[in-house]
Formats: sequence, structure tokens, C-alpha cells
Amino acid sequence: MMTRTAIETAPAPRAPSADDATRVAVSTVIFSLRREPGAERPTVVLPLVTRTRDPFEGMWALPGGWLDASESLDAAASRTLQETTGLAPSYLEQLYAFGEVDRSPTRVVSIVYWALIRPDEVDAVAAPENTAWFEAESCTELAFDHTQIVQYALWRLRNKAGYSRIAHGLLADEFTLAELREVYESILRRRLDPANFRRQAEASGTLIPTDRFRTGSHRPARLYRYDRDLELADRGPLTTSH
Amino acid sequence: MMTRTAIETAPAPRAPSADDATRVAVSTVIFSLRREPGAERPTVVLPLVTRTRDPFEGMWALPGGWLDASESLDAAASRTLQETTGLAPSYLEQLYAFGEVDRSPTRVVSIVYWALIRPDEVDAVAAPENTAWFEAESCTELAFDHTQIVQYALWRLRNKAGYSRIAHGLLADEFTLAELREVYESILRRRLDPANFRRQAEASGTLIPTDRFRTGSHRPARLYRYDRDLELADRGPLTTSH
DNA sequence: CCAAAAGTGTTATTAATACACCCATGA
DNA sequence: TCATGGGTGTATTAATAACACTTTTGG
Repeated sequence: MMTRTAIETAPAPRAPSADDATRVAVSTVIFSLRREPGAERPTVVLPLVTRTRDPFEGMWALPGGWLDASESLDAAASRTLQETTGLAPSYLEQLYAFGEVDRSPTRVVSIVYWALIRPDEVDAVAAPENTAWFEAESCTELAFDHTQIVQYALWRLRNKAGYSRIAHGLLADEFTLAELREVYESILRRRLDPANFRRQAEASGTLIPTDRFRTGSHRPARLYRYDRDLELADRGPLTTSH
Repeated sequence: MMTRTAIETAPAPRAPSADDATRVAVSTVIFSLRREPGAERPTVVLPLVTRTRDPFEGMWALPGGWLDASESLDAAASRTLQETTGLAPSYLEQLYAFGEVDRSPTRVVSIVYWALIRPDEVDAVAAPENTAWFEAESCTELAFDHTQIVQYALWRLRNKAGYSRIAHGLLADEFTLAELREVYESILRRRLDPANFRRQAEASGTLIPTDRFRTGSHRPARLYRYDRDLELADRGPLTTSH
């Protein structure tokens, strides 16, 4: 294909010595929704774990663990999520690799993922000890740089909700348009016009109407299904052809 | 802040044993533009390095190196770029962390960055030995998973060109609107309407008109400067408040 | 004067938004 | 029947795109 350009000396990549104590951790920001008593719509919540050992002992931190030598990053994130919530994620995507030198007393590079799980799953499953759910918005003073990480993940969630179909990760297989809209309203923290939302949703081509209805206190609402064949873009570079 | 939810047993994070030979590397996809003899517009090019040792010896690979214990990921990427091109990047952003188990004979997690440098800098600087520039489009059969990585970076470049102002990373301080348009045309591989492009560019509010002109064979074109105070979003989670 | 790129104006099409209104059901 | 959310229609606005046209320079 190409033309050679210039000649000089190439620095040989330095092999890591034994005292290169850089370790790789994987953490996951697990988002879900929870209906708060007074609030007009659900809020974004996530599980945190209390640290039981030295760096930042007693503080809340993202669930995670060391990367096992025999597992991929994705697998490590899934495992983390499984251990923390007992669930498989309905959505899982790499967020960012954090590697500031002073982010931990020892040198740790953290590959952070973010995931979505459905609210009904949260209610149904017993979480391990030392785990509690917090409002993402008001997560502050976490261990390490996890406060920043959570806020960045939250920003990405909101950003992505604008152009992607991730909201389905927070819903069951069948849902009404009002339920879908409520998810977006919860993420974006603002009201959306039901009429316009309906049209946009229908125009997206990703919704399959069923012939079932959600019967409630008023006019029954049609149930839709998400067309998972038309999968969301950017679940990572290796999944689809870009 | 929040309410506790459930109780069970928390798995203690496993400390990495001595045989956890997972090493962290940092690689960088360095994009620039080059005007090809026949082509109607410049093409996206990037520098590759020939591997001089065992895994994939003799094949072309992304420039990179091991993460030093005392440098941040960003710093490692900058250093890589400096060693390969002798330049500081006009744009540098983390792309993705690659960590499949079998992507290398030994276990290596690669934090990959992508960067932009200006074409005139490419011409001016002598690249080290074993380094050559290739068309990004036709980069195939690289070492490791670098082929996929390059294509993903290219996808991200094109994607980001649609909503961001990165194109300025490929231009000098002062430029005409035609030059700016050509950068976008090169990245997106399609013609853009000069009239509409002008209006969009002016409406963006990121261009500062100077009173200087590029005098050429025809009517002089006004030179603009990029307003770097209004910086691009998403240069990473730690830079700005999201 | 002419070629060619700089720069302006005008219109058509499409997408986003606001909001009035009808429909169907449980109570 | 009435309150309420489900669902439709429509008008206004903004963004995008297509393209005709005028301006200014070097040769």
C-alpha cells in the first residue's frame, strides 16, 4: 500500500521489570432506576460496596476486582456485576480506563465499565452484604477517584440516551410507550411530550408492536417489543463492523 | 444519602498473585492527512512501526510501549507519540482498552489512544527508522489486533467529525474556510457544499475571523482562527465538568 | 476579459416542538 | 358520566440541503 517516509532510530519497547507493580482492576458502574416515594419520576441509582481494607477503608466504592489473568476485560466486568447483583447485565459497555499515578496508594489502572439492569431485577434479587444502592446524582465522597467516575458514567448515560436506544436496557421485554418514555424522562430529568415521543419512537423502526395490551386503571396501552436485531452501535470496537 | 437494600456475603477482592503476568501497554493511533498524487482530496494516514522482536516480528504495528510505573496513561500516550513522530499532539484522546486474553501470546492489556497531528508537521519532521506512513483505509494484516483497532479509531474519527470540532487538530492556527472544509471532506470522504459549510462554520461560534487573507491564484480568502477557549467536549472524564 | 474560487441569497425539504383534540377504559 | 392516560392531527419553528447568483482576484 504505502510509501516509506523517513529514517532514524526507533526506540525499542522497554520490557517491564519485576518491580513494575502496575496492577489492572476492573470496576463497573451499574445503573438502574428506582421509584422514590415523593419523586414524580424514578431516579438513577447504582450499587456501591463498602471497602473492608486499607485504602479508603469504610468508604463506599464501585464494585470491582482484580483482572484475572485468564479472563477478558468484558468477562471481568460481567463477573463483577454477577458477584455484586447476581445478575447478567442487559447492557454492558466499557466506559474508560483510569490510570493517574496517584489515584491509589499503589499503582492501579482501572478499566471501568458501565451497565444497565432492570428495576424489577433489582427488587427481586438479594444483594450481598456491604452493598447498598445510592442515587447516582448525589454520589459524593467515594473511595479513590470513583466520585468522578460515577459522574462521568452518568454524563455518558444521559448523553447516550439522546442518540441511542439504551433505555431498553432498563425495561422488560414488553413495555408500553409510556413506560419507555418514563425511562427517558428519568435519565434526562425532564418531561417529554407524549405525542412527539410516540412519533419519534415509532419512526425509529426499532419497536415491534405486539397485539397485547397493558390493562390498567384507564385506556389499555399497547405493548411493544424492542427489535434487538437492529442492535445499538458502539458496544465496543470488536462486536460490529464499523 | 441512601437506603440499604439487602444482605448476604461480599466476595473479597482477590489480590493479584506474583504469577499474574498481566502487563499494561499503551499504543496510539496517530492520524494525519496526506495529499496523494492522483486523489482529489487528502487521505487519512497514520504511522506504523515494524516489529523487531518475537510476537509478529516483521509485521507492522501501532507505535506504543509499556506503561511506565511512574507515568499516567495520558503521559504514556504522549511519550509514545513524541518518540514516534517527535511531535506533541494537537489532539489526544483515549480510544479504548483492549484486553482479550488471546490478543497476544502473553497477557497484555493495551490502552489505546488516538491523536491528530498537522500534515505540515509530518512533512517537516524526520520519523525514526522502522516507521512509515500508511493509508488508514487500507491498513490490513497488522500485528496483534491492531487492524481492528485502526478501523475502530477511523470509525471514531469519522463519527466525531460529525458533531465535534476535531478537524482543527489537522490544521494550522490560521486557515481559510476552504481548508477547513477540505479536512472534513477528507475525513468524511465526500464533498461538502461550500456555501452551507460556510454558514454552519460561522454559526458554530467557534471561529474567530482575522483581518488577514490567504492570497493565491484567485480571490483572496479570509483567514480564521479557532477559538480554543470553547474547547471540545469529551477529551476524557477528568478534564471538564460533565 | 476570463477562469476559478470566495462569498451571498433563495427556496425546498425535513426534523423538532408545542399544543389542541378525540378515544377508550375503570370506577 | 367522568377523570385519566392513550393516541391522532396540525401548525410553527429550526435545521439541512440544493443550487443560482454575485464578487474578487491572478493571469
